[in-house]
Amino acid sequence: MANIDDVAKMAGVSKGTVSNVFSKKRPIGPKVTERVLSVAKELGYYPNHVARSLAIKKTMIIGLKMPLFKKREMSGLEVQMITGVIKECSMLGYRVLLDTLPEHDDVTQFSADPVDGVILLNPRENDVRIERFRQMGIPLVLVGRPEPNLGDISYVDNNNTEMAFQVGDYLLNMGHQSILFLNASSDMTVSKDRENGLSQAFRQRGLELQSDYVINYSRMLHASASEYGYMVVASTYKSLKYTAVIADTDRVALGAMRAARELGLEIPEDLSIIALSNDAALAQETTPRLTSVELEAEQLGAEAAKLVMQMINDSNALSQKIVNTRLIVRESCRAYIGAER
Amino acid sequence: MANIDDVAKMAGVSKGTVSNVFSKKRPIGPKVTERVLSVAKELGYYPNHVARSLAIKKTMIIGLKMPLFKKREMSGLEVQMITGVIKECSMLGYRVLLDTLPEHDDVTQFSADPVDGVILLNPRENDVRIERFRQMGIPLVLVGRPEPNLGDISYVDNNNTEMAFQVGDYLLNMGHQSILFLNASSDMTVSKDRENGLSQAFRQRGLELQSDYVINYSRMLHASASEYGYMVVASTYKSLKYTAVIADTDRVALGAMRAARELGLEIPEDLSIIALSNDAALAQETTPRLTSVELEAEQLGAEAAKLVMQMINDSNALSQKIVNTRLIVRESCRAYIGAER
DNA sequence: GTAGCTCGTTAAACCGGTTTAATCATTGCT
DNA sequence: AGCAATGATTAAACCGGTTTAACGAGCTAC
Repeated sequence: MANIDDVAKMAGVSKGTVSNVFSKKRPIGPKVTERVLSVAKELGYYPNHVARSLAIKKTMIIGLKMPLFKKREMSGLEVQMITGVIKECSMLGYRVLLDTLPEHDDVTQFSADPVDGVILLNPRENDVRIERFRQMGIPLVLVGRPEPNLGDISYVDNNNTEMAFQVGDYLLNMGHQSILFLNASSDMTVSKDRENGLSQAFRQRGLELQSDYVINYSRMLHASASEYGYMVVASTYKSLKYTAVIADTDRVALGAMRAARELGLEIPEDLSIIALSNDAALAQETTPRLTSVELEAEQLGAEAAKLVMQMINDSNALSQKIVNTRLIVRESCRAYIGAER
Repeated sequence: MANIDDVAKMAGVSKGTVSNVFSKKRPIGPKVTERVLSVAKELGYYPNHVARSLAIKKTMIIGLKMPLFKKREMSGLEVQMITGVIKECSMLGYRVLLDTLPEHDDVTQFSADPVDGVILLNPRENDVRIERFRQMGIPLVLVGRPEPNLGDISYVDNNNTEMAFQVGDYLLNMGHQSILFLNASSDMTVSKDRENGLSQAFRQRGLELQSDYVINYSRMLHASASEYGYMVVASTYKSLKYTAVIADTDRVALGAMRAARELGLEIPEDLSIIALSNDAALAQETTPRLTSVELEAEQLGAEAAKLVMQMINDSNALSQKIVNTRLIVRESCRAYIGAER
């Protein structure tokens, strides 16, 4: 492919002039501009993005680091989050580099990514990558609360604790006391926050959230989210006799509902179900329609993108953003009336 | 951040030596290697990816171009496809650059992307981008058949025509003659191929596929895939009186099922439904479980990725790959018995 | 007519790596 | 000891752009 020198030579001008015709940083006379452009077209010249990035020290690319396991699909939450990131970035001319490469322990194999900023999804506890990005001077925003919280890290998160408290409150208010919580995987900070919130709701009423009633999703045990919901409800209902189920996602809720149907339980008459949802379209289509909590995952992604782009322009910008969830009451929960039926 | 010259100077060696310590292209003595590495660590040096890309003329990045509209989410099909691309790329050390930027008409604003190859999702008719990538010498693979098919373009696609034929055959075999086809958007080549295939199945039996029974999804008319299914079935059932529905996706099928329930129809007794599906987990959870066609979208993405990486290494590799679909019979279709009930 | 401006253009340095060709230090062989 | 062969290291050119500082031409001002 033709490069800037070819164009300059053929148009009888210097490299710098060609550069300015394309970048418009300095004005170039109309005759010269026209000549350069026509030569460029003839030669099929397009500026080389990599060379330009090297010179201006900007790539206009945001890195999105997320785990992606061999046997697992992206969850609805992740998809919505990514969608938010992409939409927000593309509005300001940024592109998104998806990176799911496993961490390489061989430092010599590791090179600084060609990105202006990074969004890191679901950081682990004491995540070493955080320090690495700081060292490289690359703006970093986490999606999900860091653990431990060093205080000088930008992140966005849901109000998980409060949300779980409200959900618990909602169900306890309706007279449910025996509630199954199909929680997220235990290595995620969200799962701890949510368990805490629910636990508080119980304590506020002088009750105790019993640990048998809190199950954690495990990639080992459960093939998929819906299988998780199905298997746990199918295998525990007889012994635990709960009257309500809080499901981590709508997929989990779907599995739980199928198990309930097979047990001959009516929803919501015999069993209330609420999903910490992420897919409004799906919740609308079940019978009964699913009461759920809107996590605003797309907004979560959008806020993360906004934040990282802000940090790119103002290198000591730093902030945390909590995206509030919304309880959406549909038809799958009902007051617990007692031991009749 | 420290650069290679800083490291070279402090370690008392030349740039080239530092470069070789990191890239391992030429052997460097153990004492020197050790000294360079420790200096690099002290200085917090990581090789600059952009500079390296410029020098070696490779970025190890695959571009994934897809449309993403303001008000629309990614469909399950797209998500699975992307997942396939990512997994395949990351196995060979490539990263994926998601690009949803609108096409810029101002040529001076357009620059060659920092990618070694491109996967282009859902090309339009006579897509100008195809010629542009050829001009820039960037390997290109389409997902979805190009229109017109110039013959020298690599692409992957489902066997859409054949698949629709088989689905039609399956339903006609069971005695259905009046079949509603909730097809994809009319500007997609898949929708034409599928309509053709279904039409052939009818003709093979001396029947004609009537155009009233083929509906196309429209972003204007329908808020979401499930709304599409719901609205069309709710508004046409009384007049069209079909006994089977072919839904473009499982979401569409979900909406159609809800409409059927509200019309008092039993599935599959009164109405058979089959989804040209993309979400196996979802189809399992409905009652009745949804008979559907597995599109292998993840494999579609993986094949596209394989192909483009092959073209990067062998610039005149070129091929087309058809990924076969699989009809998965579950519970939502039943033979049409006649006008009883 | 010359000093002072602005405007357009250019040559050269720079961004941070890789690679080639040459140099230097060892070792092996006769 | 003499010479070839081998291996490690380096200086310099290169990848394809941007940017700085300098410069020449064309104006106005006095």
